[in-house]
Amino acid sequence: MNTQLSQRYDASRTEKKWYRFWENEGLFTPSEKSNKPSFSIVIPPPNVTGFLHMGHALNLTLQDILTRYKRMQGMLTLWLPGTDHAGIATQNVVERQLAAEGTSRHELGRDLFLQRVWDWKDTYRKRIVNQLKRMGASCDWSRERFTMDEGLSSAVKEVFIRLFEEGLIYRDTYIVNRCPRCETALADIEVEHREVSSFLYFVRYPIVNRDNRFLVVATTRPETILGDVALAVHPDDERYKGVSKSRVFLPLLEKDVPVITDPYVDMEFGTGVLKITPAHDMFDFELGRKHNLPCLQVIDSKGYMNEQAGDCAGLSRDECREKVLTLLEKKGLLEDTQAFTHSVGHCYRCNTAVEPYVSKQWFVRMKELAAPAIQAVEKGETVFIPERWSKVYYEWMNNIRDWCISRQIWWGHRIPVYYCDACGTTFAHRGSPSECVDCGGTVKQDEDVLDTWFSSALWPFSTLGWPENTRDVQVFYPTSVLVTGFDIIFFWVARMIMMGLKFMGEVPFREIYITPLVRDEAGKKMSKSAGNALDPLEVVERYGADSLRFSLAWLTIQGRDISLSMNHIEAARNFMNKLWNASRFVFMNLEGFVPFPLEKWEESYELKDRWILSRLDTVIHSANMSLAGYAFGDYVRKIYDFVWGDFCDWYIELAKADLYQEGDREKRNRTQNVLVFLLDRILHLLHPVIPYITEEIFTHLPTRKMDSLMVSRWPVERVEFAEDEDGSLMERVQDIIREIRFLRAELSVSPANTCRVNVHFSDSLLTGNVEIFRPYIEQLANCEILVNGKGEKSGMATGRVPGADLFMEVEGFIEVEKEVERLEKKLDGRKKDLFRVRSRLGNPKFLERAPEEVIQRDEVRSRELEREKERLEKLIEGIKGL
RNA sequence: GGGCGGCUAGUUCAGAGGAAGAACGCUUCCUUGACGCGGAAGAGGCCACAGGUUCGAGUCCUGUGUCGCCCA
Repeated sequence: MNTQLSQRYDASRTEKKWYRFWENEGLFTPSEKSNKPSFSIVIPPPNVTGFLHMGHALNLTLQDILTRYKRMQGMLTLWLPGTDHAGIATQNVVERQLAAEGTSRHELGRDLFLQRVWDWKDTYRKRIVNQLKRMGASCDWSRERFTMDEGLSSAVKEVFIRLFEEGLIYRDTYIVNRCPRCETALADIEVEHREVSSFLYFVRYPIVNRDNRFLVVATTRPETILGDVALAVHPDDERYKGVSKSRVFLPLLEKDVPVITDPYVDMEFGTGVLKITPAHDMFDFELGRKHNLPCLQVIDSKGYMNEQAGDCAGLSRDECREKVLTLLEKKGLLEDTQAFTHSVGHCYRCNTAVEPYVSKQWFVRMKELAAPAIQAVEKGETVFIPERWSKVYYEWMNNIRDWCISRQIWWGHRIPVYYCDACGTTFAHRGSPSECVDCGGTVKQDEDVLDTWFSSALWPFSTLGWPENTRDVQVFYPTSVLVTGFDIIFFWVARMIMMGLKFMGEVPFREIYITPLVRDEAGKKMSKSAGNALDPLEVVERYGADSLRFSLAWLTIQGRDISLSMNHIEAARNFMNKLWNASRFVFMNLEGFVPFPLEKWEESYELKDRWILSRLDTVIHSANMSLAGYAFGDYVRKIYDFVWGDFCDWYIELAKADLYQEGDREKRNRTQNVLVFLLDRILHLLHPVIPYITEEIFTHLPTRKMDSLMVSRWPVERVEFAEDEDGSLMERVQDIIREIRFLRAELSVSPANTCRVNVHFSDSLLTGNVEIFRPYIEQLANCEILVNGKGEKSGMATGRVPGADLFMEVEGFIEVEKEVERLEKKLDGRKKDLFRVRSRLGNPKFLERAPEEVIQRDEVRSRELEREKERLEKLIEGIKGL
């Protein structure tokens, strides 16, 4: 075995090699026979429309950390991957492709078009899978699913038919949001409201039989005047008491409509008079139904004015608006125009302004499904993390409206409902019937397809093989946790909970971890159109997947969005370099290494060994705590600090003395064993977040027992290394070393020179252990220590840390002014601290009510500060006297 | 209009009742045999504002401001 590492870590070569290895060895697939406790995650299936973005990268990283962590803990672990057909979005991209070729889906026809979409899907599915693999995702590819594959399609049919038969799915003529560009109905939540600056037009409606009297209506959509069927005022509105029973002429049309009263009219808005266009406004539609008003459509399904619009027929919505305004102006019926900002619905897939549209659609009755789903979260059967997202969930669930699930597109699950030409029967069917179940007449299947989210809602069980009662369903449902973004709590999370409860009788996941949103360094949401998106794959190419994963996990803090910049990725890359080189150091110094179980050496451990092993124990503990609470940033930070700070900066530096000295072979081998052990533990702890580099270094470990780090066991805390007084002793020693280094730097002692330092200890912990730590100080501060040597004398540089006074002999002279300035600044700080502590201790209420230990700590500190203050004052006097 | 979240070092962010922290950037020094993608030392903060609770408040409460998101 090659125990040496190359000088520099080559991420791209290593990463490809290891992914192939894991996959070929089948390590991602949970063992069939095991009866260990299970841990399962289903991936939020990426759309097959395109590429993975940074949000996906974050999501994947976090899921993979959890999956790898649980796998190392010995659980039967499944991360199930797959992709989503994304009906409207995918149909759009393929249609765009066709348009570029000068053709269209209508020219191709339904079957040929669908073939094109399937081709697209194959290409992009592969691309996405490869991207997932580059990121290091340890998904079980043998279970990969697609929302329109055979199994999932049969799950969709099964669910549709059961709900249909229970009357929870119904068909109705209703006003829905329609995207005129995508030419399909949308669900309410698929409409994004955005502020648009526009105008409020004040239009005069002549009152019938009252010459030159008008009712004035303020509207943002004058083109819909053509579809008005009434005006409405509030019954209590004094201004309009006299006209509430009269009729008005529609401006521009030879047609009169009634004025009605309704308490829902907002008296404050505009003039307090509302025009009612039931066919083209959600609110008006409800009002129209309530008052039995006709529903007159003037805009067609593509956003153009229809024959009902008279002279305006054939115009687009915008053209019609212009024309209407011109005519109104000409007739003196446009009283005023005011600038006005209001919110307009846009299609979440193509950003076109949606058009409310009356049509026959399929709906799911939601109240009944929502009730148990609300309860499940209330009872804690499934838990949102961070908890506050449950409020968002409740808010929506408590005000839920029926879900429009039919889409007038071709790409998706075709609605399994058939209509008989002969007898008019409508029936749902699992197969593909050619004749009517009642009369045997010819049948036609519904032309529409289902909302994509209908199939996504079944994802946690359809992917496991439902409606078959498979072993996977038994073992892995409910899944352990769902990792997703807050933007799809309504679209996806809530619906999965409802469907899971309805069809499985249990929530689909125990916990829901809501990830932050990835923003750029300026805090802007990353998006392709804004041009601020970092392409994860590009980052992977340049820095390696480990660096990207590490920086994303590093930044993941609960309850806040994260800003990712190249700085973070570089910092992560630097850490990889550090880890690589620390490992290299260990491997370079294993000459004569005899592996021993650590216990064997216990009695010969010295301070630094016990200290680092106890630090390790703390880190293992905190890694477990952090991961249990989805505190990914904490998990990464704590280990980072341990590796870079404790392990590299202190332990390795101290270990050098043992390794480089030829004399004591026993001591050297002990230190080698500690180093190897620590490195091994570090690799384990880091593997979930940076799987590639840790796996690569792991192969070089002389003590490794497994072929792959990925499947070796997660470290266990060892109580025998729990922190004791070694910890505080080591901290004191570090303080002394830092202070001497500081004095050296201040006084410009060349690093090449050894200096002499008198130390007076005033702490039993220190005085009792001088001979143990004296070499540490001499080595790391490059000095020679005289314990309780001749006291202070003028001209010596002095320092003080808790428990020790330091006097450094300086050759040559001290720059008096600089030194005085330094000391006075320090004195100032001490005086301030002292004042604060003293005033606290002088407060009788503090002494009465504060806990004993706080008071004691303050008393000790007060004495320390007092002595320090006096010392500094004396010192300054002395130097000034020089 | 209702709700949620942020406001801490130049920048990006941790910290959630008892001496203000990290990373990056900045200053000074270092070709010390793992690493300059490095090492050592350092400068830099009325923790948005105003009240309150408390012996004690970045931390808890109530307002205000401001930025961002969600819903209507």
